[in-house]
Amino acid sequence: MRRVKMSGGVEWALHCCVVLTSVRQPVPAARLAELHDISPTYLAKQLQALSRAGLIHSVQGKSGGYALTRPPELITVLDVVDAVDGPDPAFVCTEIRRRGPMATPAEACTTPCAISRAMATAESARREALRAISVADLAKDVESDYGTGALAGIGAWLRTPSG
Amino acid sequence: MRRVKMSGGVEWALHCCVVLTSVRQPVPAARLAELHDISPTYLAKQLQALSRAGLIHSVQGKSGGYALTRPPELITVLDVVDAVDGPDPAFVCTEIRRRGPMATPAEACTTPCAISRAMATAESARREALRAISVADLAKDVESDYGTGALAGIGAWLRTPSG
DNA sequence: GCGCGGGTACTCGGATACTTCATGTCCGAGTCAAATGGG
DNA sequence: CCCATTTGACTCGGACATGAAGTATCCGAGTACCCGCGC
Repeated sequence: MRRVKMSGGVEWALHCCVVLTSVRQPVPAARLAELHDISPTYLAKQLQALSRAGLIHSVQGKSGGYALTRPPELITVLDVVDAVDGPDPAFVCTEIRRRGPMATPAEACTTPCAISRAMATAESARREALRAISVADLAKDVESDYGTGALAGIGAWLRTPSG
Repeated sequence: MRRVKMSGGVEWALHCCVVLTSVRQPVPAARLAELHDISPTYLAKQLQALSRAGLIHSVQGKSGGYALTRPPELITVLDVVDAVDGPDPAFVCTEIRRRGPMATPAEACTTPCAISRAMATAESARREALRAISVADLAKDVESDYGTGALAGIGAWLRTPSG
């Protein structure tokens, strides 16, 4: 009834957003898939989700592909997660308090039940943590981890025709 | 590959824990299911999970059932969620950075990748929020919402034989 | 009246089908770039 | 030499199979209660 696992596509989408930081020109989905050695068609699905959410924009034609629509500082991890997994919260209240022989009357159900509020609080904390991190932050961390220029190298590889 | 939805059984399990606050004697799973008007057999599955986790203990025989093993102040919402949905985090890193033509060398992968860290931070925030709320807090909120004695009424109903 | 034994009915527990959703794949519509031919 | 046209190939986009996991269910093992019997 409610979601329990997080889509694996989120990881792919985030990695793609980070590497797209290093290029301005569009990159085909197939090339991104080759870079990560993952299923091209399935990655395409995730990129389409990002496109629908307005995080990346697609250009068709011979030298088309995907590119970020905004500077990476303005794209939060939460944006990506919501785009891929959907914005609906993992926990949805079934209002079982209004069922059964001891059901609480409808007039008393003006506010969400305590359990729903607890889960909402936790979900909110998670979302806030995700919102606090931008794709630019991730890129910065990557450079910090693997040395300055690591992303530039990836970008250069992305620009070269797939051969 | 990773979890995306949260098990619906979590809501049931939490409601059961809250109502079990109002009784000391064991309550059969079937009675709890009747109270909430939910599938008895499936609820039994969730209660078994709680039992395995040590949150509730089962007593068999004619007037058996389930009861809390500790005072509700010592049972956190996180305990229940972990028991039902499993303790594994929603996001698990696939280490795709170590794959493909631009794979980062294994020696550079001493720490989790930036994306994995970001998700871990968010997951940690969520877990912390869930850990901060105890079943006793939920019970208190319920009394505050529906009036003092609401839980006592449920407890009385639970004690009466199912007829 | 008291203690004991057997029967009974109720409980949980794990093993078993079914449905939904995430995963993975495919082919068609649209578009841009380049090549080509003419002016 | 420059430009319009045609061709071509490459791109995305949504619709279609597959598999795993959550959902829901059933039947068997175990145990406490209750009744009856004997002392």
